[in-house]
Amino acid sequence: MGRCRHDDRGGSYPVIDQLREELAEAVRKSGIDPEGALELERTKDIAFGDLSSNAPLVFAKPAGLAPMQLAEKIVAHLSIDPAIILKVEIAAPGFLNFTFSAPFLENQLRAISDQGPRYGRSDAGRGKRALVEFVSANPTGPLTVGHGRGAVLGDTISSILAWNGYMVEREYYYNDAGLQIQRLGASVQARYLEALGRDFEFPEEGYQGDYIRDIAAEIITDQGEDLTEVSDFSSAAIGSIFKGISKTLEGMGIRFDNFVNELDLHKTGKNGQSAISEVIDTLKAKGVIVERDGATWIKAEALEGDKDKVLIKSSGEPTYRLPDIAYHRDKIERGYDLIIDIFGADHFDTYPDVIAGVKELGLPTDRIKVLIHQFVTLIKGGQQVKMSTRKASFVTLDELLEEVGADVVRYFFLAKTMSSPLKFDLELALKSSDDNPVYYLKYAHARMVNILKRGAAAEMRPDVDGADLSLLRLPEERLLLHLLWLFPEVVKNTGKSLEPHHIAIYLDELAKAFHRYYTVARVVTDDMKLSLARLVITDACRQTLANGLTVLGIEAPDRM
RNA sequence: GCCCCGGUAGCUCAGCUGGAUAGAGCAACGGCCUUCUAAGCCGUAGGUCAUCGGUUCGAAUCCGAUCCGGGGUACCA
Repeated sequence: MGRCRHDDRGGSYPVIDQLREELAEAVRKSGIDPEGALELERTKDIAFGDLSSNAPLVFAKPAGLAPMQLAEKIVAHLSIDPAIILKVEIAAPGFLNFTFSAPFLENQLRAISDQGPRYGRSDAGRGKRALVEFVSANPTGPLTVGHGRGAVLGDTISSILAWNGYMVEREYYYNDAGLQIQRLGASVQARYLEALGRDFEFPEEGYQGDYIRDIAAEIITDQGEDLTEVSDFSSAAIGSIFKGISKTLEGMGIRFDNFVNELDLHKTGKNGQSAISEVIDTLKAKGVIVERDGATWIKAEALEGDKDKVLIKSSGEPTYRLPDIAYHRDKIERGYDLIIDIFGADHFDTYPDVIAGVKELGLPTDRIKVLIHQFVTLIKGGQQVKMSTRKASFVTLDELLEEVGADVVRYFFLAKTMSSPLKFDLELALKSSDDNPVYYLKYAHARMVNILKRGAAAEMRPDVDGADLSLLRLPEERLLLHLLWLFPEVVKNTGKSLEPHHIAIYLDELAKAFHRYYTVARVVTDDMKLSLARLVITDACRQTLANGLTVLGIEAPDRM
């Protein structure tokens, strides 16, 4: 019987590891080597207990036994702690179902009470540093709804990693050099001249949004009427647009630790060389660079692809690949254990080249994880809105936030897998914001708080040590105990899968279980002892739901 | 053409490291407020899990083809 390494009031997940080890031992004693392929998971239905294993099914063949027979054998060899497990049942066609003991679950209530706002945190990433790069929209226009998805995902994944013990930095990288920025400057210049009643020519591939006119007007008031350099217009535009982007992000509760820009990678460092030219020199020394048609290419073999790709254009400007390689090299050299890039589906083809380039520099790329989220399709009036920053046909994130609020936007983006395209029906979101699913969670929290207030008004407060928790005997209470125990497990698993929607789904389940509990049982009654016990579980639900909402960056209101 | 993602209830989506009756929300229909907020709960109805084939004791889940939708395939980012 392995002793729990943690304070047994601490995280509940070590219990799973411990049980899995005991199960593995029983399987071994039954004559089979499980080789770590052992499954011990949450049951899909509480009717099957709290944890379940399909080991008898999986190992029936190598054991030469029928699954049910093997199950008997494994159970016979199983030595479990009765303080944790009440019973182990064999279920056809060959499952082992484990049910937690009441004292174990009651102990969870103690853990929640003790840990409070920290309940659910794990130390899986203790001592490790993670960097999450997201949004990284170039300052050529306001953030769109599409950027919003990446923003919310990045922020929440950062938060999930922090809950798993990582030291996390949120980083925003942007290109403030290159063609798009030049177009931006030229566009502003044209509007500037237009506003001053002078001759102007709007660039063919220019940015057409109204915000360009606003920026031009700003420049006239701030800097006068004599500007001529395109770069002056560019930098003024970048400054202004960035201010807007930061405001939008703040409105969603997102704050970055670092901003990194491309221009810095062009600047000469202490060794008299820029980060970018260092990369080129190193790659040249590796012999993976060719000059052709006046441009500098990286060879296909280095990219593990079939085409050479341009690093420096014949105009002398680098393509996005080169600064991106230099940027990733910098990230690795800064010593992070985990480097996460969050991109939209449109960047799908860019990152393998960048990673390959970094690898070619002789740096370890295994710590880089690239997460791609699919697009947000905006539906307006039954019609799909095509979004393009340049053509100014977009709905800004600001507009959306103003209409439905940050919490709704965050939940909407988080409740679905990032690998699936997201349809955002604008009118539906605007119209029916009252029965939006996020209100279901918020309402559950408000309801819990309200019950606790009722208790307090009757001089009853949730006190784990003073309450008789054995009075919690309803099936609805049993389900809640199961879900409360599960929360740290969900946080931990999400820390590995980096799929925040699992938390959203879990919270929905918890809220549903509580809403149901509310209708079948009254918490605050004349029965003092029962009331106290129920206040304890209500408070545990409140704490857990609040913690989950905190991870998602959604407010948990006390009343609605 | 090639690469990636998706195709599950009328709609939006979970489930996908193969397992116990395929789930939820919205929409529809029928119930539940003298009781801690009905922004809630319960019930009914709704499915060839895109199609075909394969692997397996067992496939929505894995493999191969096909069809449909989205994204990419630049000396744009």
